[in-house]
Amino acid sequence: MKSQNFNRSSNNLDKQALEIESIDFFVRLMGILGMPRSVGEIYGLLYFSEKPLSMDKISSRLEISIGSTSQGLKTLKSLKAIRSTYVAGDRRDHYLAETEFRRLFSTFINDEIMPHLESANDRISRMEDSLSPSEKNDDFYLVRLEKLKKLTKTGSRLLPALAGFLKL
Amino acid sequence: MKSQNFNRSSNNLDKQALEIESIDFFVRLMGILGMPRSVGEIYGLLYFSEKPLSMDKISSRLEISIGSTSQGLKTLKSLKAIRSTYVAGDRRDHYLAETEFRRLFSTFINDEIMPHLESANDRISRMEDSLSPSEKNDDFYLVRLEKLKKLTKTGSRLLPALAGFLKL
DNA sequence: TGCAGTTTTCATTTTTATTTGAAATGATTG
DNA sequence: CAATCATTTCAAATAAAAATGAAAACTGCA
Repeated sequence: MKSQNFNRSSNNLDKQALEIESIDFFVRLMGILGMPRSVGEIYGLLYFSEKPLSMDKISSRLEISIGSTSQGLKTLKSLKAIRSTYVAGDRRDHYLAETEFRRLFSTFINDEIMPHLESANDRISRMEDSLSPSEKNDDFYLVRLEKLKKLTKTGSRLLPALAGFLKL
Repeated sequence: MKSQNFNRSSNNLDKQALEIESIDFFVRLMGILGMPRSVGEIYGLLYFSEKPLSMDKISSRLEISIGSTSQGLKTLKSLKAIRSTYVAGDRRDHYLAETEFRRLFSTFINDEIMPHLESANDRISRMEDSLSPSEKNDDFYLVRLEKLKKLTKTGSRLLPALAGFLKL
């Protein structure tokens, strides 16, 4: 099932090697971002695919269930890492990799990190509220609270700016 | 076992509230970095502790096993997020939070992220090797490979610099 | 409208990660 | 140098995350 068409062109094996390295690459990259393996596999496959691929092509090429595939495509769509495209004469959706990593990271930061930073600020406020009068004059607590505030403030400035550096 | 000494000072409850918020804060922060809950709990507890704490104090305060505690302390030591300190008349090690987040992030980036970037370069080289002669002239592949290279290059410049911005 | 093809959803299963607990190892001191 | 206390290690248990598979929900065309 896997390596039919040996003779159609001279470089199917090479293409397969490229695909494997690409999948490997993106499985790890997505892994760093805390994404499940299937998400990296799908993106890695699409990244070097000239033609848009349908869900069941992806699913069968990667040998993962259509459930995982659907779920993974949904995640990638929400990250704006892929887009679907119309293919004439085919009712199915077809997907293409979006190759602007800037957008991917920026969406990731906005959706996955920033909400944490915002709730972190609430938590810091509650910490301040819970200080007793004596602690409010105690440098130990004040300095530590100050550091937490600086951390979240720097984070919420730096992280959104980060994707901007990826002029890819 | 948990809230003895109600009368020793007027603010034990406040202190406990602070501790809980701190643990909560760092469990989430460490979670973003892919660290297990216990690591966040330990750091969160130490962060607002004026006195250095022994392993079994930490373990009993957090109600986690000494195995987890030992493992978590090891992780935090390797991140340089805590340090151990000598306490007179006590045979046990005692731990203090290191409050320079810069160091923590910088160690994290160097130990957890940079190795991935390095192996990513090998993977990209293998991709180039696997291109057939016709693909070597195909913009589709060249452009995508170029983007991967820029991504890893930008990453390996930007990430180490990142911690430097945390002038905390 | 009904039907075949397609996709989504979600309870269940499988896999992976974390915690536990206890034995082994290591350290201090009497 | 033995005895006790402290810490590490690691196999087994538990918990958490991801994948599966099948039913439900769409979708467009005949």
